[in-house]
Amino acid sequence: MTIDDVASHAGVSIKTVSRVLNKEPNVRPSTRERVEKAVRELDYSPHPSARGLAGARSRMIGLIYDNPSPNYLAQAVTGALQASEAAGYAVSLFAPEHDDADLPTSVARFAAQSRVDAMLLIPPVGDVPAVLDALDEMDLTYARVAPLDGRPGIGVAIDDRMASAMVIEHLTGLGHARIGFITGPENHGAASARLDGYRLGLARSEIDYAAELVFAGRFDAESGRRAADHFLEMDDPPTAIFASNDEMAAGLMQGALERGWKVPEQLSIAGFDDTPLSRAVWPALTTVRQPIRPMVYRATELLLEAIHDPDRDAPQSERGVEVFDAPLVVRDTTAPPGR
Amino acid sequence: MTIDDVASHAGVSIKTVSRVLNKEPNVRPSTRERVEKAVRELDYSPHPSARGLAGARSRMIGLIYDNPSPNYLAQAVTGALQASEAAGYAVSLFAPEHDDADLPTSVARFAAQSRVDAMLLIPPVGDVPAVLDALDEMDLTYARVAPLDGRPGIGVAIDDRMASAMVIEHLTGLGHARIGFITGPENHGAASARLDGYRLGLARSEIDYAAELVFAGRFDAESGRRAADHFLEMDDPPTAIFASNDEMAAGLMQGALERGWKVPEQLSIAGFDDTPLSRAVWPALTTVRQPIRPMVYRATELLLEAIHDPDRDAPQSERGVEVFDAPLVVRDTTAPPGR
DNA sequence: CGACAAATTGTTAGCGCTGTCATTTTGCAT
DNA sequence: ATGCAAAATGACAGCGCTAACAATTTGTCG
Repeated sequence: MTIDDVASHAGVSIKTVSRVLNKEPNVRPSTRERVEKAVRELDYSPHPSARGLAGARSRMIGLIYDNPSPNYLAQAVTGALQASEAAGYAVSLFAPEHDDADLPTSVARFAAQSRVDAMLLIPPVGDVPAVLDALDEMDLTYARVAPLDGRPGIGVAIDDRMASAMVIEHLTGLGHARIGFITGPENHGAASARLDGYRLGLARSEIDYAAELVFAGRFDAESGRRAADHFLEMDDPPTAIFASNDEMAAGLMQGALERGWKVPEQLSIAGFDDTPLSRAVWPALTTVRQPIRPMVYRATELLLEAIHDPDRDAPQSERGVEVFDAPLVVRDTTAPPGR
Repeated sequence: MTIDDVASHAGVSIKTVSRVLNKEPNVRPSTRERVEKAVRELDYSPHPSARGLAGARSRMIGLIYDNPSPNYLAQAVTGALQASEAAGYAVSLFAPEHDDADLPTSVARFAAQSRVDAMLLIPPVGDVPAVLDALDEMDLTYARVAPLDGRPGIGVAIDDRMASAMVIEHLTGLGHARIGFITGPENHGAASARLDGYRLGLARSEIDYAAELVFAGRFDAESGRRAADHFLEMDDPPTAIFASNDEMAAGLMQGALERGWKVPEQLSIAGFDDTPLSRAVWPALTTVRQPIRPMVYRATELLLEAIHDPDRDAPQSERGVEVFDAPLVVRDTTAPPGR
C-alpha cells in the first residue's frame, strides 16, 4: 500500500495525493475529496521513513528527561504525547544516565542519531545551560518546562516564587510566625525560586529570615525525614514547615508522626506540586497545584508552532514563556499554631 | 554526512560500511577497524529514515499504555527505554484514550502508522484479548507485561497469586483470622490473580472464605476509602485488610486513621506493588515488591530477540513467560491483632 | 604453480515519499 | 471568442540506505 496505489485509485498523480496528505494549498476541493476518499477506502497511511527521507523533517520530537519524579514524568509524557499526536507527530524518548558526566554530548548525540525535529526538555535537564548551548549550536529548536533562569526561549512555567510566597502568607495568615523551609537541590531551577518565594513571603509578613529555619533537601522523602530530625529537635521548633515539594513534605510528616507530634495541631506542614501523594497521606497535604500535563501539552504546541512558523529565523528570544496558574490547595495539614 | 562520506574516507564501498554498521559477517577485521575509525572521525550516524525505508525494519518498538499508575508508567518507560537503547532501538509511545470504544482498532492504527517493528503492552491494555487478536492478525510481534490469562506469547510476570497468598500467610502467621480483601477492577488480569491468591492463602491457613470480607475496588485511593466505610463500620470488623495495590491500601489507611483507629495495633494493612507511596505514608506499608523496571527491561530484551531470531516462524506459543520474584516487604502496618 | 572454493568487497536497483520545475487547466477581462 | 495570469496538476529526480547479485581477492590442495 503506497502513495501510487492511492493515486491510481483516485485517478490523480502521486504529487496531488502528497499535496492532500500534507494539507498544501492549490488543490481543488473536489480533487481533495476524491483523494481523501481513496485514502479512506484503502486505509492508507504514509510511510514515516519515506517521508522523513524525502522531506526535511522526521515528524518526531524528542523528550528528554533526566531524573524527575515518576509522577512528573508520567504527566509530562502524557501531555507531550497528546499534543504531538494531535499534530501528527511522534514522541521519541531519551533518558541520559543519572551520573552522565557529559550531558550536553549525550543529548547532542541523541539529537543527531534520532533526527528529531525539535526537543522538549523537562527539569532538571532543562536547567543545564551547557545542554541548551549544545542544542543552540545544532540549531535545534527546543522548549523548556519550568525555565527559571531567565534565558530566552520557548517554555512554560508557573511562578514558583509567587506560589511559594502564597504558601507562606497562607501560614502567616493562620498565625504562624516561626516557619521552617526545606529547599530542593541547587541545580534545580525551581528550587531556588521557591526559596526566594519563602523569603518574599516572610518579608511581606514582616517576619525576619533566620538561616536555621532553612534546611537543604534534595526533593526526596529522605530529605524530609532528615529535616524532621533537624527541626523537631530544636529548642524552639517552628510551628509550621514548608517543604518545597510533596515528597519531602511526606517524609517530614513521617518524622513528625513518629515522634508523636500531632499534625496540624502541633505542626503545620505544606508541600508543593500536588502529586497524588499529597492526597494519599494522612492527614492530606496542603500544597500548591502544578498543572504539569497541561503545561507540557502547551509547551509541545508552542514547540510545534515554532518549527512550522515560516519566520522561524526570528530569534527564539522573541518567543515568550507562558506562565500557568499554580493555585494553593488547602487540605488538612495546615491550621493555626499551638492549638 | 552520509554513508558515502564514510566510504570514501575509509577507502571502501558503501556496502562495506553498511556491513560494518550492521555487524554483518564477512568483513576482514582490518577493514572493519578502518571503517569504524572513519565513522568515529566523521562522527557519523546513519539516517534512521533511510534505514527504515531501504531495510525491512524501522528499529522502533511501540510501547502502549492504557491507564497505569504514574509510577508504573515511569518505571515501565524507563525499563523499555534502557533495553531498547542498548540494542539501538527507539521507543515510540502510544496512549489510547481512556474511554476508547474500539481499542483494537486504535492500536492497529498506531501500528500501521508508526511502522514499529514490535510492540510492548503493559497492563491493563495487554489484558484485552481483542487487542492481541488484532496484533496477531497484523503479524506484529508483541510482548506483554503481566500476562495472566494463560494466552501463549512472550511476556514477563510475577506470580500474583502466590505473592498474594504469601501476604495472607504473613497475616495469619501473625495471628489474624478475619482478613478483609480489596480487589482491583475486573478487566485487570492481575486483579483476579490476587483475589485467587487471597483465597489460596486463606485455604492454606484453614480459614473459611466469607464474601462480606471482599470489597470490590478499582485500584485507586478512593476505593480504599470506600472500603474503610465498608469494613470499619461492620459489627465484627476484620483485624487485617489486604488491599491488592498500594493506592487502595493508602486510602484504606486514611479511612482508618480518620476514625481514630491505630495502625497496626487495631488494624493491620497490607498493600501490593511497593510503590514509592508505600514508603511515604505513615506508618509505612507492608507490601509486595513488584520489580517493574527490570521486568519491562527483560520483556523488551525478549521482544527484540524474538524479532531478530532467524526462526521467528516458530509459533510464539513456544516462547515462555518469564516469571520474576515478588518478595514480601514487611514494614510497619502489619502486627499481631488486638494488641 | 595452477585451479577451485571460500571469503571478501563492490555495483546497482530500488524502498516510498517530497521538492523542483514543467505543463495543463481555469477564470476573467477584453 | 481571445489572450493571459493564476490556479491546479503532473513528471521526475533524488533523499540515504539495504538487499540481491556480481566481481574480486584470498587461501588451500594436488
